[in-house]
Amino acid sequence: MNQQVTVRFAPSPTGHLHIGGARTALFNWLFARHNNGVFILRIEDTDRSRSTEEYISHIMEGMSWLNLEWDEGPFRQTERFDIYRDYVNTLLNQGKAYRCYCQPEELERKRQIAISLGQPIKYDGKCRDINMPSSSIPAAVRFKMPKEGLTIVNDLIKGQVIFDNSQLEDLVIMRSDGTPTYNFVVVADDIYMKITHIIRGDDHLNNTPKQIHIYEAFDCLPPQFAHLPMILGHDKSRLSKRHGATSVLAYRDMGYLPEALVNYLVRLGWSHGDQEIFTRNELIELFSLQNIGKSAAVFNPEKLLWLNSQYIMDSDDEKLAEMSLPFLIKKGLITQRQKVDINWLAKAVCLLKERSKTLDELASSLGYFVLDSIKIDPKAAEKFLKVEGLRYISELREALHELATFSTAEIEKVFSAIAERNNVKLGSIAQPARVALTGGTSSPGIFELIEVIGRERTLKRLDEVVSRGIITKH
RNA sequence: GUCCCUAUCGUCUAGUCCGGCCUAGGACAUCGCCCUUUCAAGGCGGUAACGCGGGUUCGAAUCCCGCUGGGGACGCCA
Repeated sequence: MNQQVTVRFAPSPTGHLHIGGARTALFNWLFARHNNGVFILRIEDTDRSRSTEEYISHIMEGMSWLNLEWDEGPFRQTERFDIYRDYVNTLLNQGKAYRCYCQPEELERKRQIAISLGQPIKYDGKCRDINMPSSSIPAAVRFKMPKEGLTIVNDLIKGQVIFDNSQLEDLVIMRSDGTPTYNFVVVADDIYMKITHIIRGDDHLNNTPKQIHIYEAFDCLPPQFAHLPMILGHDKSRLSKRHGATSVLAYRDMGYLPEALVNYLVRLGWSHGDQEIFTRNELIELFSLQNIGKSAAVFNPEKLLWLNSQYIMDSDDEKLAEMSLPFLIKKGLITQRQKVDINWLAKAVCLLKERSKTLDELASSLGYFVLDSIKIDPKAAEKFLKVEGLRYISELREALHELATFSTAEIEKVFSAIAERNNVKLGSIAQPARVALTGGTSSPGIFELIEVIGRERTLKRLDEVVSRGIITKH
């Protein structure tokens, strides 16, 4: 039996695609690609009250942004309710499931009593053997779990895990309103879609023995299971909103590159020796379930930020320039309609990219390239735009004005000449110039900077500073 | 409470299966130095870990048992 590897990512649309979900999706995707298999997207929306269309599109948008393209789907479970109902009836007819007339309040009361007595919290099986005839009273349907014996899960990551069947309860597979529940539809769909490997968070490990019995009820062989360790927050609790941005799209909006997030996520739990940075193709080639660790990992934003800076440094200038456009607009540094010369912007990006950890940061620095007039940091002006500095700037202005070839090399010569003439260090001229041109005290190399800003804008900014300096003196 | 998973630097991890090559390697962060017109980037170096207790063995991070810590699950949620 040489079945094609088929995996699925099955989020429930009750929230955004978060970091943990994205990693589950990523590992499924990698496993599929590595094995030339099929990656299915399935929306688990059986809980109609909590599922929304908006979340469905957010999830798909997040996956698309990360370039985790799915081969089939999205399938929605709400579209398949009739099929599930037939399945439930089959089990009912075979005596593998039964109607339960217990009321939620009653069950809740029993649960509370069990907790207070320190007893296992488990359905007592009240309706299991009383064989109620079907009636018009709404009833939930429960699956008959074996009462004794062991269920063994051979997990591809965790190894052999043994469960005592006495721990298993008769779970509800169909609510009294006729809608099916998670543990049942997962199995039904995984059978129907011929899923060969279930790769999911290890919070589902305890569901696995229950699901195995449902497979058996349908006379089906369960697929292979691989339970991924969880991602934790800095305080080692489950990653949540409290830990900052957990939505994948929030990272996009903060200026992260999808490749960087993917690279970060894959190293959370998976490793290949000492290698930290992987191309997409390397990941596909090298990925294996065997190299996934067993223990939970703490999400570390600093390392993600570092990876992002690495990816930015390695990115093509023009591509980065294009990508920074939305950030420039968002920051109000350019207008929606403004035409920006991408080739020119790319030159600025080239100077900035090894100093920017995010696209957002890059766009901020791009400000002093694209803006007509800049704001000058008062502290910087205080320090560098005093009499001396302004005098050098005037000299610089004249020399740059006269300069025949406006190139980095020639600009450097201008600076050297002024420094020599005044018998001061290069920094004495470079810092005032930097403040005048960028508004602050840190920037790329001053010569390259001037070349890219261009003669016209450079002269204008130097003039502004000089005239302002004279005014403040009075 | 019951069940399940898990345990190497602050964090991600290599090493664990098949004990000696581990005076435990890499990366992020951090500290110092170098480079330098600023800020970065880069280079070099430092601090920093096998949770604890018992075994087994000539020898244990690695195998076994217990403890402790952490996480998860126990819904007519998924």
